[in-house]
Parts: sequence; structure tokens; C-alpha cells
Amino acid sequence: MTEFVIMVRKAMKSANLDSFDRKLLECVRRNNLEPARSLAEKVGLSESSVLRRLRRMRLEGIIIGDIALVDPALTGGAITMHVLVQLYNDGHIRTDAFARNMARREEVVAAWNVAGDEDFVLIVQVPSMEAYDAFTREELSEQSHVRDFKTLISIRPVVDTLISRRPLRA
Amino acid sequence: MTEFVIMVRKAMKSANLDSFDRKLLECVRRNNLEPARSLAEKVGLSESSVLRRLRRMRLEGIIIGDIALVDPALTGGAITMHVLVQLYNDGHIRTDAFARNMARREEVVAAWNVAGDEDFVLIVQVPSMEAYDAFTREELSEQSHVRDFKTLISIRPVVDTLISRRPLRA
DNA sequence: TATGAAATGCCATAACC
DNA sequence: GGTTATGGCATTTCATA
Repeated sequence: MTEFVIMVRKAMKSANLDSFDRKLLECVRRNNLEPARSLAEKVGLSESSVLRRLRRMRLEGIIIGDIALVDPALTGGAITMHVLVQLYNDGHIRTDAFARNMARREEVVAAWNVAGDEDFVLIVQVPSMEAYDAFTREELSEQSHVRDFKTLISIRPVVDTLISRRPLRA
Repeated sequence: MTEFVIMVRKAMKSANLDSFDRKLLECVRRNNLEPARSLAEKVGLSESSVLRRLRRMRLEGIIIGDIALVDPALTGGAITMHVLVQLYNDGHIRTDAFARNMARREEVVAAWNVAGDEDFVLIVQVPSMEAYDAFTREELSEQSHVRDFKTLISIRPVVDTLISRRPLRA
């Protein structure tokens, strides 16, 4: 118990990752079901050390989560859109409000506040064009603080850290 | 062995997911390290069935991968860029070649081939502006088939499905 | 063909050096 | 960080419907 507290304390301070940690992250980032034994010989460490390091990094929040990636086509988000949004810009109030709105929408898979001509980049996943149309009307067209937006329809994902680096299975 | 072939054959045909499958996906999508015993009582099935179904869905490609989510700020990718790329467009050859190049680069976290004025949307994570500069030189500026590209510097991520859906740990 | 139960074997865990 | 003993979990096999 005390040990745990110390571990977390140490965690908060900073994240010093040595080359072993980085190698491990590179591996589990692609496949987190790979046995420690296999990881051990890849990075040149013992099984115990591998497991200790992974557990530590999970406690420290360096590893944020462990998830299964589900084929997007089967989860209701068949169409992927990229949306570049420009707001009527003055102060952070509208920016924050817009960000909050986006966070509320199920369709918005990811969003960034960006610098430059555009203010936001959205990644939106919808089951149909009708759904996308509804989304843009409610959140963009009918919003007075949205100056303009541009939609890029995704033809296909060509890289996805998450997908292309997936483990090869037998 | 024969059983395996039958499994895959069946897999290719289509993906009929019953309510048990969907419940399981909803769980492992948030946390794929949860023991089958725990999943079993959640969805109302035996441990064996849970494991069988998960294995089947992994073979069928319904579950695309199993990965650890790593805090982007700690993986050397402190800066996130969005890059809109236009190629000199003719045929699919250059598009495919470009896609392959992007897939090779560690910095490219995600990339899509899109329709419209732009050809590609990239999400690039780099530790520094120097690293980004090097990336753009090698892959964009010095590439004759790249007509133009536009960089959007991410100020902050405001939505991230993957992160917000992370499992809660004790 | 899919399920649940039991035996086997692998893997993570924890307490050592 | 490495080694060993323990416990847990997945895998396999089998019986059943």
C-alpha cells in the first residue's frame, strides 16, 4: 500500500522513459496481448522486468488504456469525414463553447483546436450522408458563430497507427 | 485444422453479430484486458463462450486489433500537425505510392485518402518543429509528385474518442 | 452447430536474491 | 533487474442439446 503511493507520487513528477520503456511502448502500442515472454526477448529484458515496467506505466498513466479496435464499418460509423471549421474569431469564449459542443456529439470521433486559417479540425463518423447532413445543419450551418466549414470525404484510411500497425495473426 | 478453415470461410461471408457479440464488443472496446470470467457475467454467458466469441471475432477481422493507448505527449510526439496534401493527380499509382510512403513514416499517426480539393489528410506527431521540418522536406517539399500541402498546427485536442472511452482503473 | 463443464498448460503475480 | 513458486486465466477437450 505504501509502495503503491510512492509509485504514484513518483509517477506524477515526470515521465522518464528509458530506451526499454520506449521499446515496450512501441510493441504494446501495436499489440497489447503479446505475452511478456515474447516482449522480453524482443527488448532484451527478463519477463519480470517487462511486466513490472508495463504495470508501472499503466499506473503512471503513460499507458492510458488497453482496448480492442473494432471495425468501424460494423459500429455504425461507416462514413468518415474531415471537417475544417472557421469561427468568427474573437476571444476564447466561442472557441471553448464550440469545443464543448463537439465533445457532446457522438458523431465527433476526434477534434482539435488548430492555429492558422482554420480554427478546428474535426473527424466525424456517421452511418449515412443524411446523418452527416443533420450534423452539419445542427452544429455548423445553423450556428451563427461558425463562419465557414469545409468537408473532406474520406475515401479510405491509408494509415492508422491503430490499424496498419496491428499485429499479424496466424 | 479443418475447424479453423471452416471458421475463416464463414468469416468471409458476412458479419452476423448477435446481441451477445455486440455486448462483448462494447466491453472490450473500452478494456480488452478484462478477464473472460468478468465479461461472462456481464453479458450472461459462460466463460468458454465468451472466449470463443472473442477469438472468432478476432479471426474474422471484426476486432481489428488489440492495442495499448499511449499518452501522446510522452511518446515523443508532443506536437500534433494536420497536413492537407495535394498531389499532381493522375491515376492511382502516385496515390498508392504516397500512401505507402506515409505508412512507413513513424511520425504519421493517421492518414486518409480524401475526395475534394485535397488528396490526403495526415495527422503527424513529432517531438519538435525541427522534426516536423525534416518530415515535410523529406516527404513533401522534395517530392515532385506533391503539388502543395498545408499545415494546421494543433493547439490542443478537444475530443478524442479513444481517450475519453478509456477504462477506469482502480 | 453452439453451449457449458472440467482438465491441461500457459502466463502474470509476488516474494525472494 | 533477475529468479522462482504460486495463483489465475485461457485453451482444449468433451459431453450435451
